[in-house]
Amino acid sequence: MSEITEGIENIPDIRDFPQLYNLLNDSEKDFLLRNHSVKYFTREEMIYREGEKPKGLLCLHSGKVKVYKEGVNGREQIVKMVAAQVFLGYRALLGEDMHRASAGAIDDCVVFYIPKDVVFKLISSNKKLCRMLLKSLANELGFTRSRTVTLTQKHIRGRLAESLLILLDTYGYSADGKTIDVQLSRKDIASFSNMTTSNAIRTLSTFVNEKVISLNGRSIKILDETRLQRISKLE
Amino acid sequence: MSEITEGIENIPDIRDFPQLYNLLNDSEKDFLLRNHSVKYFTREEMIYREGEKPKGLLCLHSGKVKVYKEGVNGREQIVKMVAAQVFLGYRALLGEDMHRASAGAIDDCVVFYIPKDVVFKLISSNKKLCRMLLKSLANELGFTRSRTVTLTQKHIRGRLAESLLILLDTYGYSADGKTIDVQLSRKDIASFSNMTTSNAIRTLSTFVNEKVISLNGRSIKILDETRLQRISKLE
DNA sequence: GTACATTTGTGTTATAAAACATATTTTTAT
DNA sequence: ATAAAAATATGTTTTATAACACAAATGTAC
Repeated sequence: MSEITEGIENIPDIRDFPQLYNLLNDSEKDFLLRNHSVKYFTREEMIYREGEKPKGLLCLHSGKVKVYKEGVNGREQIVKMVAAQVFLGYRALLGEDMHRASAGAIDDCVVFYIPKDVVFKLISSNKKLCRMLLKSLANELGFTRSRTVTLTQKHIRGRLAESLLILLDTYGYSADGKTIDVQLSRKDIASFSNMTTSNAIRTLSTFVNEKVISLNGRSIKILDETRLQRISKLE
Repeated sequence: MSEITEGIENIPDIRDFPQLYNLLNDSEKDFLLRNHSVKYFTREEMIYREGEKPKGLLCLHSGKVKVYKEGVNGREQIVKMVAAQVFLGYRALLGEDMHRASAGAIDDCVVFYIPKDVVFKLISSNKKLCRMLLKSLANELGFTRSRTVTLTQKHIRGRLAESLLILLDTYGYSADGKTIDVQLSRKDIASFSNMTTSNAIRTLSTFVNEKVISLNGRSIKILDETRLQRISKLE
C-alpha cells in the first residue's frame, strides 16, 4: 500500500465512518481516534491474503473490494463484494481465525485500520457495537447460505441475473440512474457467478440481445430490472 | 412437540448445557434457571420453519438436527447438521431476521428454550457470552463459505467424501469406533452433498467397491479415512 | 509506435451429472 | 397379514455447462 496522502482532497477521517464511530461514547471515541491508522491501497492491490492472521479490524472508507477464495485447482471464487463504509476482514478477527479468503482492491481504497486489542476493548465496553457486529455476522451468514443454494441449484442465466442484482444492491446506480456503479472484468463476473469466463460473456450477450441489459466496455446498464429479477428467480 | 417427560430417565437440566451455563455468573445463572423451558421433539418433527420469526434461543440438549433451505422448484438443501450441546436457531435471532432455513429433528430431541428478551439481557450483561456468540457466528460463516466453494467446484465423489467427513466430524464414531454416529436417509445425504439421490446411492456403492466405506442399512462404516480425505481434497 | 500480453467474444466438442425408467427391498398403515 | 407407499438400487438417455480452439479488440510495456 502507498502511504502518500498528498493530492487527496479530503483527508480521510474515521469520524466519517459512522457505522462504528457513532456507536461510541466520548471516551471510546477519543480512544479510537488515538488508536487507529489509515491505509491506502491502489487498484488491483491485495488488502489481505487467505491464510494470514488478522491483526486488526479494517473499515473500508472509500473504494470497492472483492473477497475471494481459492478453490479447486486454484480456481478462484468471489464470495463477497464490498462497498465503501463497510467493515472488512472482521470475520477472521472475531472468529479468532486466520483469513479464509483474500481481499483485493477493485478501485483505489482508503481503509481505517484498528488494532485487534483496541477492537476487543471497544467490543467489551460497548454493548451496541457488540450487538451490531452480531447482527452483521448473522446477516452475512444468512446471505451466504442463500447464495450457496442458488449457486448450486440455479442455471447459468439465473446465477448471472442474481449476481447482477446483488452488484446493483451493493453498489447502486451511478449518476445516470441506470448503470451499475462498479467496473468488473468478465472474469470477475464469472467468478462471482460460479461459471467460466466464456459462459459469463456469452450469457451477458444473450441478455443484451433480449434487451435486459446493455453493455459499454465494463459498464452494465440495467434496461429491465423486473425481467432480471424474474430470470434470477425462475431460471 | 410432546410435553411428556415421564419415562425419560434423566430429567433435562439446563445446567447440563455448559456452553451457555458455565459462562454465567451466579445471578445470571439464577435468572436463566427461572426463565427457560424445555421442549421435546420426536423424530421427523419440525423444530422451526423457514419464514417464521424466532421467539427465542434454542439449545439442543440431546438429539440430532438437520437445518435445510428450500431451493429451486422446492428442492431442499441441507445447509447444516447439528449435534447435541450446540445452539440452534440463533442466526435468525441475533440477525433480527426471520428463519431463513427450517430445522427438523433427525432423532428424538430435547431442547432448552430461552425467550428472546432473556437472551438479549444475558448478552448485554455478559461479555464472555457475547464474544462466544461472535466467535460461533464467525466460524460458521467461514465454514459456510468454504462449503459454497466445494459444493460448486468439486465433483460428485469429492462432494460426497467431504460430506461424510463433515458428518464424522460433527457426530463422531459410534461405540465400535468405525461407524459414523448418525443415521441419515440416502435422500438426506444427497441433499447435504448437492446431488440427486440416485447419484448419492451410486457413489456410495462405488466407495463400497473401492473399500473406502462399508454400508449396513443407514450405518456407514469408515474403512479408509485417509483415502476419503484424499478423495475429498482431489476429486 | 510497435510488440506483446490480456481481455473479450464466439463457435465446437466433450463430459459430468441430471433426468428418466424400472426393479427390488424396506417401511408404514390398516 | 397384506396392501400401499417409500426408500434403495442400478442401468440408460439427455442436457447443461465446462473445456477447447481461435479470432478480434483492447491495454500495457519498452
